Amino acid sequence: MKDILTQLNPVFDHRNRLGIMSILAVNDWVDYGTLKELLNLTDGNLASHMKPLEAAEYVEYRKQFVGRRPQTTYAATAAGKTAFKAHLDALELMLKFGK
Amino acid sequence: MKDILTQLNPVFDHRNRLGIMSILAVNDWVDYGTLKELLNLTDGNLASHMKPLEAAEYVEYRKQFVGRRPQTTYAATAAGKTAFKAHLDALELMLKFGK
DNA sequence: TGCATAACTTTGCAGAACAAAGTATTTTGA
DNA sequence: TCAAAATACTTTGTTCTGCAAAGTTATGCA
Repeated sequence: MKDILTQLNPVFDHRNRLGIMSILAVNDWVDYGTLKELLNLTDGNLASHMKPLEAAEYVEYRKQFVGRRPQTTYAATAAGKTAFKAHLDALELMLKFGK
Repeated sequence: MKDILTQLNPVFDHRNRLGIMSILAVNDWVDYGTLKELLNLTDGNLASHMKPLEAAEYVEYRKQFVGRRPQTTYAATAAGKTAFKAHLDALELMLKFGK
């Protein structure tokens, strides 16, 4: 059990970050507003959750203009997808502990 | 997605509490020392995680003597098992979001 | 001219998690 | 017999998080 716990990735160890990664695991280039809406987060709150994910290079962003308004979109990197999968595997292992 | 998020139970929303419930979901009457050891927690830390679980009546305890030493053992209540399962179902739903 | 929108950053606070130390009782070992 | 250990906590104090709310910059629209 101890060794499973160490395999849980602290960066993903939060409901909102799990949510972000769940979305980005299957949808490339999701925009800021959509993420905010889906997860019911305030502007600042979403930014503060994206920061550690970006810092770990688990997500990347693209800034573009739609019409003439700026738009930021996010996608999970390959490393992000791998790390997320590893986290979920550890989670699953832990939840099945003892069975 | 929003409605899934609200189904996540805040009481379980922590790696150590997930660990505790994973153990108690399949093992009745696990003693304090074993939980502490398995989860790599300090005395005080385990106590502080058990408290909200007890308060929610998700776990119950039994105090007895083994030899002549006191021993506290814990088990998940029926309500605890149900709530935990609901939490895991919501988690799974969230992680599969978009697929 | 002024309000709106997008995407943040900054600020400040309240609550959580943690380690470490303290407590009570009993037991074991030198 | 006297000190140290074990069980199961509680208390204390600090650090870390997460959050809302407000501020910021750069357009866009009416």
